[in-house]
Amino acid sequence: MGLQAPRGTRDILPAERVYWQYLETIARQILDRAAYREICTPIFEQTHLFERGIGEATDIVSKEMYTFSDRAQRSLTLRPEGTAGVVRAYIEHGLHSQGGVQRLWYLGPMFRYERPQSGRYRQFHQLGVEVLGSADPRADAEVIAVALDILQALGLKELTLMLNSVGDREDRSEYRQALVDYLTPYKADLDPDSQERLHRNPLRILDSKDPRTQAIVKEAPRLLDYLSPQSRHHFEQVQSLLQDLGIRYQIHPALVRGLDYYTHTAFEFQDLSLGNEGTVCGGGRYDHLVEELGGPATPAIGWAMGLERLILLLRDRPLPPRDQPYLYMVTRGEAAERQGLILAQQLRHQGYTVEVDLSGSAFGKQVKRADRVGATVCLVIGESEATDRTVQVKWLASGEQVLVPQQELLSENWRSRFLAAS
RNA sequence: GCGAGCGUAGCCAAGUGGUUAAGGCAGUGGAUUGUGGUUCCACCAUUCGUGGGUUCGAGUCCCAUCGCUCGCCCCA
Repeated sequence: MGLQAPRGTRDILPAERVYWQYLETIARQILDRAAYREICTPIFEQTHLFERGIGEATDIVSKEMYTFSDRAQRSLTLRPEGTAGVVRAYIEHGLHSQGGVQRLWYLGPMFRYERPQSGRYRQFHQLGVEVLGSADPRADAEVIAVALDILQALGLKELTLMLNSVGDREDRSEYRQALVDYLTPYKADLDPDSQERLHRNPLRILDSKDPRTQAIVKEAPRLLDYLSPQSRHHFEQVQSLLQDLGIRYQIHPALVRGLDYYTHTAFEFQDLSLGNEGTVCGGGRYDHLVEELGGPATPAIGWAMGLERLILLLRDRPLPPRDQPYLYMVTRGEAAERQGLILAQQLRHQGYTVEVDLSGSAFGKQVKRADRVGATVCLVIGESEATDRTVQVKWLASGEQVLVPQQELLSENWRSRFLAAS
């Protein structure tokens, strides 16, 4: 084999791309209705942005980034997630000065150097939203509701919403100390990864799947017990609003997300049918990130969805059928070929999809191809049609065929006739 | 980064040391030079991911390397 796509990357071929287009169409519609506006930020940023934003101790920053130097020796990094870039743009362009709340969404490739697995790639795609400028629990409920709308519109059924509060910075540092104090005597019994994390990033130990660690963690102090009255109130408000919206959730006290910037609300949507890589959307509140990156103090919340995983679930299902006629132009002979090309162009200007057969092969072969590409109607121009400027309209489903003047096809009443059975 | 399994055509594959690498799908051409989804015929891998080694002989054994899959880790 010669050249191949780099490890962890892949081509999305036309047959799969239609599912991506479907997903994007649905998501766009829902986001638009909720008044979110699209933003695009660069695929690479200064390395520093991610180090500061995501946290140097996180796995993402410490071992999964695609970092390189450009020709002027600037350290750049392919973005491993979307939030840092959006926040940077928010600050850089003074979006806060537009007043009010900014509701933004983005869609694009992200890059993490990880071991590829099903539903997990080194170049993968995320759809995400960020709501900047509101500390109101209604913002938390809203972003969760929008995520759920998208997932449900895509037809996901076995969804579970996991909810937690990681408190504010003060709550967390107090809890962190309590957790370290509790775990230190057991250090030797923890799995190696967790021992490593004990001082670097102890909250993540709660997530460990190692059975012995789990047993120890089970008796550990709970983060929810360390929430300040304000944090607790916010969390209760969010829950109450979710109930108002009829959104079911499970409190998951060990849910600690892998990025340092989260505060208060943390959540994940999981789809049980995906097994291990079942998290299909994850997010939370990050009330200090804007300030930490040099902007004005701005509370914010957001989430991201892993699109490869959604596509995995979508591909089992049939897509809605094409609602526009697909016309296939079959010609034979020079005059007919010329007329076919012109008529095809005119029909495209009317809004139809028209494919012109360029093979010059026998009518039979061309009609066969029309059938194979799923055309609804075959337009046939041969020598005799070319002479009197007519065209044979052949419905592929029924096989019926009528002879009409070429220009007649441009009239509006043909629009529905193309789609009719005959 | 760790553990395990696997790479034969566009796809699914048989082959497990003996001369010319089954078969199916898809594709191309023809039967049928003015009409498709059926049928029939022909063509379609100088080579088994790549490189090296063992052997009289390697798709088959060994080593390396690249890639894929599953689990851990991590995350969306």
